[in-house]
Amino acid sequence: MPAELRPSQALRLWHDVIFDLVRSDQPDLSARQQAVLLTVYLEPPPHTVRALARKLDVTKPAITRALDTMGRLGLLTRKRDEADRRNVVVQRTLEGALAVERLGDTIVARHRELPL
Amino acid sequence: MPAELRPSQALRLWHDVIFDLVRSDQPDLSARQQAVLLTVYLEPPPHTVRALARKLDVTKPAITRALDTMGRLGLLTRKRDEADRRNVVVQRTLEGALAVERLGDTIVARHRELPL
DNA sequence: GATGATCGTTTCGGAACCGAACTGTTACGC
DNA sequence: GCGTAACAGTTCGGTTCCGAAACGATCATC
Repeated sequence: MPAELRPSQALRLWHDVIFDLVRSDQPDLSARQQAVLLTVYLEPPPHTVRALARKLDVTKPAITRALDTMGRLGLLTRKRDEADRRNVVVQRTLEGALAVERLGDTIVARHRELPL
Repeated sequence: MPAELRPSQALRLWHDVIFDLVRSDQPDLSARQQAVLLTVYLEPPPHTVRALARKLDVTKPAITRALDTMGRLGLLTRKRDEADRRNVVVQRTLEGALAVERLGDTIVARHRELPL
């Protein structure tokens, strides 16, 4: 636990990071898409469509669409599970990893700039 | 500046908060809508459509639509500026203030739970 | 090998959103 | 007064997203 954070500081941090996301020319992802992306990159694999849908409490087509969009953006890829060919496992990509890394850096930077 | 935050912790925090937002039954706002809402509630007034558009580097219709949606949700209201009747000033609402406050609490809570 | 369950995807009508261009209103310089 | 600039909102065609339902493919069971 890295020291306390006051609500006003928390909101300021959120605002500043969202602000950077909106202003950046990177395609802006919806909350759901961000949730999927970060889950894939932070939680241990494997990640299937069904598991993601249940975890985020959204419908399966919503996950499929999110994967479509982010796949088009090169942020992740899909691959048939050869062990059980009904499953599709979501895989990370270099580009996706870089995007996530950039987000992390943005948060850290904005956090560092928070006023007392 | 409330103590350093490592990139892995920053991403975990972002993931956890986004996760809560997606799972909550509250209407999920896009990044732009969040940016508008937080700007209105954190930055000193007055907030006009044009100023918000320029600040976030998006088009005016995008701001108008965001205000339509969030107005429908009761998160903020519009009012003609009587001094200069061309302007519309965005005003805060009780419900919006509560929503922002909830977000702040969520961030603080998730931050408190961060692993070392 | 037929049956039923479990995958991810597709389809469907409806809703929200996008930027460019335009409209109507108001303020200001001349 | 008159013309111009600035403002918010609206219109337009096209894109994206939504959940419910249906779909085909695959596995497990008997």
